Amino acid sequence: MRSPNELARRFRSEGRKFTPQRKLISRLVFDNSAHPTADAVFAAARLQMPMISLKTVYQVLNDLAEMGEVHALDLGTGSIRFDPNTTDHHHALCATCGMILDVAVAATPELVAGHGFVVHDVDVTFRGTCASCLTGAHDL
Amino acid sequence: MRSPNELARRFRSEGRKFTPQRKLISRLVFDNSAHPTADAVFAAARLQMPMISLKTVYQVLNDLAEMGEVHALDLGTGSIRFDPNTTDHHHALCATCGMILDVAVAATPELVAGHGFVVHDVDVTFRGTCASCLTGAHDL
DNA sequence: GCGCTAAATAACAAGAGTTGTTGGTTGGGA
DNA sequence: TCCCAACCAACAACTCTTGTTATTTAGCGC
Repeated sequence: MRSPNELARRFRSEGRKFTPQRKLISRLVFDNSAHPTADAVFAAARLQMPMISLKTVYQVLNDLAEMGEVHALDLGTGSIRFDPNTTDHHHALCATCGMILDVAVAATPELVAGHGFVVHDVDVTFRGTCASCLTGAHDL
Repeated sequence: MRSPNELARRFRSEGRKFTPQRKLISRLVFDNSAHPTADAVFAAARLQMPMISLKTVYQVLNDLAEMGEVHALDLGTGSIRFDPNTTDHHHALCATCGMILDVAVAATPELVAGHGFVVHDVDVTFRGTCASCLTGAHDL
């Protein structure tokens, strides 16, 4: 989902408006593979649209995430990063400089090492729904 | 590392003091396998020590994490959870109720399903040091 | 036991990141 | 073109966590 027209249609098909702010922010995040924070997007957006507010940036990024156009990542760095790569993949986070590397789903620490990255830890989180919530046991 | 004496020695061996607050908080977190937040530990601690401050709870939990006695988990729920299980394992997080399940390192979505847990997503994060930081390329 | 000193504590304030509120503005279907 | 819901900027507020500081205290040497 990339071209301005496609994007405009995508927004409108969900009853959302395609404003200049949305166009700018979308372009900035789609063209940035460094997994920027909301604040980084804000800084970039400001250069071209000085009056834009941080709230608007958050709003648009959350809308894009809701629409499935970007992924919101919380890697424990203190702020959420936004990833235009919505294909299934994992991440390698440098504890020193904060750089984030996209890695294939089948990656192992050994494969990640192929990028010159030394892995100290691997965090795996399964997200879903537990047995109690599935059966409605909480309501009993 | 469980008995009060062992714990006291552990603290003292690092030049830390073993205060009543530290004893209480340690006991509360070691006896709680539900991965409590700092606030949850605070609430429990208050019942037995009404004047204890939230800052102290954070301080002690961070100290315990530094000593390797507990693990600090950030699963993107908005607050850090503390895990007395320091063996190598992963986690399953229920998106509905927030419950956290410990799962074996070799677990796959199929194995997690054995607990009645329906997995929607698997997040994998490799933590370590990138090539640039290893070679000091940033300093060039 | 006793006193000393560094560590820990409680109270308070503040910091970062994110979201709520509001009143005026605007995109875009009719 | 008109109109209304969606949007925007400005501002305040919220949550989680950490910094500051004056006071207290654990635990060492004696």
